[in-house]
Amino acid sequence: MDNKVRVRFAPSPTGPLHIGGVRTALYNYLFAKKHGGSMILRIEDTDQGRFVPGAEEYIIDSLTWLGIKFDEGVHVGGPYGPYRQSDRKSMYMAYCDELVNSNWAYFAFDTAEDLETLRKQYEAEKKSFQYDCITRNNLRNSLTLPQEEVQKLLADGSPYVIRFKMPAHEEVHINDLIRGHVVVKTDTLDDKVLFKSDGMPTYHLANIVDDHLMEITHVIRGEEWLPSAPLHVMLYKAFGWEDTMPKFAHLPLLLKPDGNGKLSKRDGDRLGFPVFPTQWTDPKTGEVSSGYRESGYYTEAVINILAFLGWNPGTEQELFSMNELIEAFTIERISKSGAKFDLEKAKWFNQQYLRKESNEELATSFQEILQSKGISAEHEKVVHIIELVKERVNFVNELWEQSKFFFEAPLTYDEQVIKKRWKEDTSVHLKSIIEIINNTITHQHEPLHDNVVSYITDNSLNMGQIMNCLRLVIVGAGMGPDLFTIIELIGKDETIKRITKGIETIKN
RNA sequence: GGCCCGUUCGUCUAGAUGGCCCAGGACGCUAGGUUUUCAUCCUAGAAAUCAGGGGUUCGAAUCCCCUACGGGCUACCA
Repeated sequence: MDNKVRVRFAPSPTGPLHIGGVRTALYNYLFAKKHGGSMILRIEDTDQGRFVPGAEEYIIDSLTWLGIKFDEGVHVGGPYGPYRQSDRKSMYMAYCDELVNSNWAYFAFDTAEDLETLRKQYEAEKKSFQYDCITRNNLRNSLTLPQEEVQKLLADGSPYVIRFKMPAHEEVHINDLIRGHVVVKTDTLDDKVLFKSDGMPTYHLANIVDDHLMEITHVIRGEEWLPSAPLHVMLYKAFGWEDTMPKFAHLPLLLKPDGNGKLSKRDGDRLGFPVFPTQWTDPKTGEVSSGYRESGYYTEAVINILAFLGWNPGTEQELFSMNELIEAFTIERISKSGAKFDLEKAKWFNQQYLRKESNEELATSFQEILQSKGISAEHEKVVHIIELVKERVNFVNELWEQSKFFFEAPLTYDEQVIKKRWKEDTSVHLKSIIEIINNTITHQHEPLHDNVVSYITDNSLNMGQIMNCLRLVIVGAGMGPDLFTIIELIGKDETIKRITKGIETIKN
């Protein structure tokens, strides 16, 4: 590449971005930064019918949250603006005219209904209709109609579209950075609409014009665009822009983990994991779809997870910061086949990043959760609790479940533990332990530990049985960190209260 | 149907120019150890006849062909 690398992420504001789109943005970003190039955000809103209010803001906000930054774009401006296709509307017609004048495109007056009935007819004969180099000769367009009639129709303001005149008997060669050499015969391609009757260009036209004008050097996009890549290459040829045509890289798709097919926005929360980076509320239905941010994922984890869905560094390193990804990223190492999202692995990634957090940082995050529950706890104590339960969670919002017994007495007792360990004499021994606690200092856990253990061994009791029952009445379940540390933290009075209540509640 | 892309453990994948691969790692799973418990942690293990079939070759996951299967596209949507 002689010139500076310039890539673009070009979503349509038809709803929230899903993680497949986020990954496309990420790969573009990594590639741009790796080469010291520019990352551009262009909004492709040429379909007025599918426009969803708030979607553009959502896209910007969620990518900002993830740390994917743009050098140019709708929200930051730049020398190649405007960056929203609806704002560039006036410039496309001239390019389309150029194509018509050079005989690369033509006016077509067939109505949508005409074509629809035609499709049905073909279907009835088990054939499929295509507006192409064969059929265009029998349809209502500037290639078949007399000149005067075309002029008249245009002058009358009859609705029309402009179609690309796909040449016959040619081969289009695409050198995809990921897939290698792909050849397609133009005879199999159809005459795509470039300009719609509503005065807007279609994706194909706007995309090529904008990429050219914005001097895009690499088009990195999803594999769903591969079938239209030949058209795009032909458009560059038609415009005479072959010399500066960007290089293409078509990314493998992100697949649904269950069954088949590519992951879509419609998959929502059906699959048990968010498909959107941040929470999204549908402006029409009010339906809320969960996001990674709200589910408690760290941005670093989401980036790391997404980076590894379709790419890997070829080493055994799995944890990568954004900067390390930029350093290691190469298009050559992107895989060709689709990837399924793995929830378990995603959790593991999050856990890895959670463990990198300091107890202080985690305590601060946890304080928010505590406050929302109306619990105020001194910071030092929370830091200590974090230290004790940090290794047991994958997400900050799992902290409460693992530590609630530090803040409130159990309301229920695990049936399994009762069944397995609670014996007839348990209450008697727990009462003795209350006495021991009463007579021991509890602001340190060692003395109490020693005294209770002595009691158990002196009476030839079963260690597991007594300890588990003691844990049961204090914690409510057979889980948690060292029991004596818990007692030390909740204090003598609270401990005795819980044991007493436990004995009464469980009995036999 | 047509066109195009793909196919290594359940999942993500390693595997430049064919031999070091009877295929490696990670997640998950199983077992054992540690622990008063659960989790963590440690150790071990199961798990892909490299989609199948033909070639080429002394030798193929790696090259070629065919088949199957999966996927994408096939709109005046992107």
